[in-house]
Amino acid sequence: MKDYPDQMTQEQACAFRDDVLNIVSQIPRGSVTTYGHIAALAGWPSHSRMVGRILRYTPGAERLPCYRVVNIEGRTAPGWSRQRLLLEEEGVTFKRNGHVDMDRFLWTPTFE
DNA sequence: TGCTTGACAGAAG
DNA sequence: CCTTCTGCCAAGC
Repeated sequence: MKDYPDQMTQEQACAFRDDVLNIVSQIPRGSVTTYGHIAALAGWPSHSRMVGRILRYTPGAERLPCYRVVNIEGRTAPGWSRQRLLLEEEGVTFKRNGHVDMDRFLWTPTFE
């Protein structure tokens, strides 16, 4: 039973985008969070995919630490090898399988 | 209007 | 570990 609408209105999409960008800007240095957590906190639990879309296509997202967003398995974005380097510069370590060590570096976004 | 594409998630082989 | 599948949903064509 879903307690949220099935489809976004234009305004909701806008608010969602703003929330996503806002949350990303708050990820602490040296830690990461996931698309799913961000989507859930923004109020649209099933829109994790939209988070990635927003970070990739929204002009200005490059100024945010969007490299601190990985998927829930700790995998970095496909086709963006630099993301790993940026994270390692902050002290984030990777496991042998090439994924972020989520047990140590996952940060869960919360309301203020 | 219908089909395809992903910076996803999760499960399966 | 890797690939593939299903479910998901907005964007593109």
